[in-house]
Amino acid sequence: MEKKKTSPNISKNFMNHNHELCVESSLKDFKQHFIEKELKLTPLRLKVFQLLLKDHRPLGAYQILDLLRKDGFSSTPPIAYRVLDFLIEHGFVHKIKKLNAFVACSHPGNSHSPTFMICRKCEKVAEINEKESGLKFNKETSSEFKIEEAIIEFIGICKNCIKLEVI
Amino acid sequence: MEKKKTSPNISKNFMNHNHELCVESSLKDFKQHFIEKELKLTPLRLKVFQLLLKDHRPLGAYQILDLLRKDGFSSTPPIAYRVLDFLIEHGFVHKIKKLNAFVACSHPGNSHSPTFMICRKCEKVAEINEKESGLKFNKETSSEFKIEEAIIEFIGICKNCIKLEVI
DNA sequence: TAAGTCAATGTTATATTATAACATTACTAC
DNA sequence: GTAGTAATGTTATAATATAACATTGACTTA
Ligand SMILES: [Zn+2]
Ligand SMILES: [Zn+2]
Ligand SMILES: [Zn+2]
Ligand SMILES: [Zn+2]
Repeated sequence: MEKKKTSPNISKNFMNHNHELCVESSLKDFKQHFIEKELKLTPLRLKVFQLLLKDHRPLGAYQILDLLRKDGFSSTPPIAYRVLDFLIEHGFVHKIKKLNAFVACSHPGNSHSPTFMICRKCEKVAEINEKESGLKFNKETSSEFKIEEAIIEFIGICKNCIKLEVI
Repeated sequence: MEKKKTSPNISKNFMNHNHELCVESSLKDFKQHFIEKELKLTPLRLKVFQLLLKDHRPLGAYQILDLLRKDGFSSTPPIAYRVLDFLIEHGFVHKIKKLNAFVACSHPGNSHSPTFMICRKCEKVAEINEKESGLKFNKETSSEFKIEEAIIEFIGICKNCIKLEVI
């Protein structure tokens, strides 16, 4: 049986989609990158990543701690922040500055400067890569300033929530 | 005596420039907008804005409070946050999410989604408008998501700090 | 296997950033 | 002058994040 290779869709996270498949695929990538990079996949790291995969909504550090507590993990602030730092450093998680919250990366394993779309209504987030976003800034600017990191977050309303508003 | 009208320069804030003129001009604009919009220019609002004009470096709320204290103003947190909220709401100040800090707006009076360049070495910040930044994102993306607000911050190293590093 | 080492996690305490809720002041309008 | 209102003052606390040190457990190596 051949797997369907769907083209990347900016709106996927906001719309109905096969989220089980979505999680499964992310998790597989996640584990694969740990193997390739010879990182240690501990229960805590796996658990935090799984929490972040739940529904494309970012989680705050203290929300994560609450969920860890329920699952019998230790749950003092450094636990969450350390694991998040690790996952961010290795490109598995991003922080959404607008929300002081964290999301699982959609293109894990590669360090990159992602662009986020944040729906203020359903609170879901989609990460889009440079090609999809079509974001460009002019050459002159680059010569004036050597960019090392970019924070790009668009806040607005998603296709699905627009549709619901119209009804 | 005729005033020189310099064209907007992305790097100005990072380089040597006539900062006295820079402050004077910003302050004049600031006051003018209060008159035009019939806002109340209180000593506190003026003071906070002046603090933010000092040297193109963002200030945290608690730094502002320390400076207010030194000048005999009340200095409990809500004082700073309320004035900052007011100044942000009316487009005189922006918050830099990367730094949890605040800067005076370079194009005050108009609500807009600015782009920031943040030098990690000298810690100065420059705001550039949409025309200067050359930032564009493709139409397809826009139809997928209705953008209402954009957070765009580039972190890197400025022209002046690059120069100093090379020496 | 015993001792050493190191990364990961656990724990306590505290720093930093931000807001809620209510009190007072001072200007305006009637 | 009294009432209404915007601004500021005050107290308390919420929310987010880090510092510093202790313990564990896996792996090394002698
Ligand atoms: Zn999904
Ligand atoms: Zn939505
Ligand atoms: Zn200047
Ligand atoms: Zn610099």
